[in-house]
Formats: sequence, structure tokens, C-alpha cells
Amino acid sequence: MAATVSDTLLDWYDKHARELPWRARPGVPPTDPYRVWLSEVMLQQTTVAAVKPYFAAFTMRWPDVAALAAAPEEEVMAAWAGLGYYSRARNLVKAAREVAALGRFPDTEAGLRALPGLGDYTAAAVAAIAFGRRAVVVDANVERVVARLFAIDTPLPAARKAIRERTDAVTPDSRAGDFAQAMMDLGATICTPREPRCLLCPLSETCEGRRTGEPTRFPVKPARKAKPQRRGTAFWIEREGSVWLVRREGEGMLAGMRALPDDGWTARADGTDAAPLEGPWTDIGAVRHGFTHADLELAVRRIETASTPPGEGEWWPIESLDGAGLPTLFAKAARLVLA
DNA sequence: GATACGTGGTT
DNA sequence: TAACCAAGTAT
Repeated sequence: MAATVSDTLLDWYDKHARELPWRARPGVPPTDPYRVWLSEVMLQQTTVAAVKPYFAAFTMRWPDVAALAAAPEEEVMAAWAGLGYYSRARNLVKAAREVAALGRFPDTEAGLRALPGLGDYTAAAVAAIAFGRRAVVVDANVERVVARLFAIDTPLPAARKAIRERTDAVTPDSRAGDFAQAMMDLGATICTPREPRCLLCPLSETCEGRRTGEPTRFPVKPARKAKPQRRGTAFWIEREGSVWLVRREGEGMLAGMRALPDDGWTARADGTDAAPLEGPWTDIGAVRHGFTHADLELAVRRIETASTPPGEGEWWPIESLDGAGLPTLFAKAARLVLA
């Protein structure tokens, strides 16, 4: 009888699993749910390389969920600065507080799914990896591997239903966490988007996508929309060695993060160019920054003043600006001013 | 289902 | 270099 997909893949994983800071050795259970959850949230739409230093910093500073639950949201947001998708940090604090109030992590997929910031993927991944539950874990790696394995040529996102069903069918009852991580490792290192290393793939013999001769045809993705180009202005207001920082409100772009005051640019519209103070302003230059759905050219203007701007904000010592937790866009603007 | 939401690495 | 892409979620 031929070996199953899961047996073959688990054998491969036992030999080739990546060693990652949040990962126990394959098959060895004592996996701290806090570390699994934290890493999974950080890894949402984010590369392993980008996550590593943040994971190290967070676990050093907040070693368990109780410590994170007790942290001021503002400090967690600042520590997240540079990692992107900042609603993750807001939800991270909320979830930590719910778990702390509960006294422990929910240990079922449904219980985890109810926490803020845990969607279908993350709830399944934590249930499987941290609690050994059988769960169907589907991320972009699994989508790609499964779409190729079964030559699913329905375009995304309509293909998700079939992909999920196929993934369910090959997910084993035991070691579901290792199986999920094996699928993701395979997708990240072998079954890559552009030049898959089919000669090294443990599943190549049964892969229907490979049999077609064009494995990279799967999964079929819709064409992308063009990104609009936006313009805006940020204002560097300096007084006695400090710069005026504001906190961005709401739940939109960079919400909750410290920032330079700006002219109200959004992903949908250019800024008004209106300054928070009377001039004279000095033009410093501009920085370019790409967001998911818009590219921004941000002009930077500077002024030295003795007065405090209207509205909420704080004078932040320039020498310790690194600790302010500015998102990358404003870190670039600050770098330009200080260069 | 479609859209909003960051950033840095890779090709 | 300009796309493309990454361990997605919320609305």
C-alpha cells in the first residue's frame, strides 16, 4: 500500500524541519501556547526573517501572557512599530487581557477563534500546534501546495472551498500541528511561488500539478489592481531638542501609532497641505513609501518654534526618537530630517 | 465577495 | 526595477 501524503510529509519534516525560535523540535509536545500564538500573529502576512527580532524582543520583555496583558497598549504598539498591520498589535493586547481574565488559553479551535485577531487560519494553527488538536490549517503556503498537488485550476479566491476540502482530506488525526508546519515549510522552501524545487519534493511523485508540466500555473490568481499614487506632507516641529509627536486615531491607516503631524493624506486622497502652525516652514525633501494599496510621496517640512501646536501631542526628545515607536513611514521622514 | 490594512525581502 | 509575495483578519 502506498504511503499517504501525511506520512510522507511527516517523514520529510522529521528530517528537514526549519529550526525556528518559536518552534519545538518535531514531535516534542511542550509547546507554550503563548509563544505559538504570539509567533502566529506576528507571522500573519509577514516573513519569518522580519518576525525573528520582534519575537525575541517581545518574549524577552513580556515572557508570558500575564505580562503582556498587564502592559499599556501604547507600549505594545511602540514595540510593534516597523512590523506593519498595526491592528494586530491592538488585538494582541485585547486577546492577552481576555486570556489573562480567563486564566488560561482556550484549548479548542472554536475557543481560540473567538479571541480578537485570531481568524480561521490562526485559530486552527494554534489549536493544532500548541494543543495537538486535529485542525485544518490553510495559509498561503498550504493553498499553493494543495492547489499544485491536486492541480486545482479554479481561480482564487473561489478555489478556497476546494482547497480546504482537499487539505482536510490529507490532514492526519495525529500530529496535525507538525503536519501543518510541514506543509508550510514545504511551501516556503520547496514548493515556492516561482521556481519550485520539484526534484527535492517528497510529494513530487503524486503531484498532479507537476504532471501537467507547469506546476507554477497553480494556484490561479486574479490580476492585481494598479496602486494609486498619493501625495501628502508631514511636519517636523522642533523645540529645544524635542519634536512634536501625535497619536493617530481611529482604526485606519497606522491607527494607534505615534506619528509626525500631517496634512490628512489617506490611501484614497491626497493631503490638503495645511500646516498645524503658521510658517515659515523649511522644505526638507520627500520620502517615498509603498503601502498595500497606495504609494505615497510624503513631503517633509520643518520649523523651529517656541509655541506648542494645538491639539493632543507630546514633545519627544530627538535623541531618543528610536524609542518612540514610529512606523516606518515616519521613521523615514525623521531620518530625512536628521540626515 | 471585496476592500482596507505595512513592510521588507526576492526575483 | 517593479512586481510579486509573506504562517491573514476584520468589516
